[in-house]
Amino acid sequence: MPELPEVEFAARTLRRWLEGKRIEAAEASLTRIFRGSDANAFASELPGKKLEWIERRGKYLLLAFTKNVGLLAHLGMTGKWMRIGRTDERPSHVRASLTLEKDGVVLYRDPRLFGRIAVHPADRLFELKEIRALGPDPLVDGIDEKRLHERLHRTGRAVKVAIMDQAVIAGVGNIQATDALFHARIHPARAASSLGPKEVRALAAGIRKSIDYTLGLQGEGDAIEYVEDPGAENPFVIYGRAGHTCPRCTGTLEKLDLGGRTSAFCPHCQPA
DNA sequence: ACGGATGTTCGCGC
DNA sequence: CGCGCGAACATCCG
Repeated sequence: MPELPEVEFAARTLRRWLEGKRIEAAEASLTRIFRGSDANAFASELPGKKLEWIERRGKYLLLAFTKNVGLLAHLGMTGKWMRIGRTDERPSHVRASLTLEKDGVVLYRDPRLFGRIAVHPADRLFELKEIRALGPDPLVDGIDEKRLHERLHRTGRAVKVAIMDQAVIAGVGNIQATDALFHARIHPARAASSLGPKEVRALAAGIRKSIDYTLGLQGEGDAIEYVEDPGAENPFVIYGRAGHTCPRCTGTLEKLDLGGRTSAFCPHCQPA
C-alpha cells in the first residue's frame, strides 16, 4: 500500500484515532511483523498508555506514547492501519491491535507480512538506524535541488532506481517515481549522473507534483480508492498504464523493467 | 493457472 | 566500496 502519500495519510488518520484515548488493551500475533523487535513488548507495554505524537519520515511511521513507549512502523507492501468497532468482526490477517478506552479498536492488517512494527523508547525513535539512513523527506525537509543533483551526479544507476533509493529521497516508491519522471519528461533509464540542472529541477518538481497529486486523492477520512478496493480505477497518471495512450501526446506508453520493478514511460515525451 | 503487485534486505558476483 | 541481479518474504487478484 504505501509510498510517502499513503503513509502520510496513515499518520494523519492514526493521529485522529488515537489522540486523547487511553489504550485499554494491546494484542500482537507472533509474526515476522515484529522481526528485530519483540511482539511481547507491544502487548505488554502499550496498555494504559496514550499517544503523545506521531511523525512520518519517508515511508516510516514513528509513534510516541506516554512513559517513553515508542513504535517504529512500516507498512511494507500490504500493511494497513484500520479502525473497527469493538464488536465488529475482525478482518483477516490482523497482526496487531489496540483496544481504545470507551472507543473502538485500531488494528494493523498485513496479509503479506512485509510491514514492520518495532517497540523502542520513544525518545530514541529518530536515532534508529532505519531513520538515520533516510535522505531528505520531500514534505518535511523539501527537495533541495542542489543536494539532489549532487547525489544523482555521483551514481551511474538509472535515475528511476536512484530516486527510489530511500537514502537519496525518502518516501519515493515505484508509483511516485514512475509518474514523477513522466512529469519531468525524463526517461527512467537515463543514467542519474547525466541529468543537467534543468532536468534535476524538473525532476524535483515532478516528485512534488506526484506526491501532492496522490495526497489530494484522499478524501475526508477515506484512503485512496485504488489502494482500498481492488477493482477501483487506477488514478495514477501513467503508473500501470503501459500499452495505453500517453495522456500528453498521441504515443503509446511502454513498459520497462528497472531494478526489478516495472515502470511505464512514454518514448516520445521521455526520450532516451 | 500463471504472473505480477505500492517494499526492504540479503547474498553473490563483478 | 559500488552496483546489478535474483531471491526471499506471503497473499491476493485478474
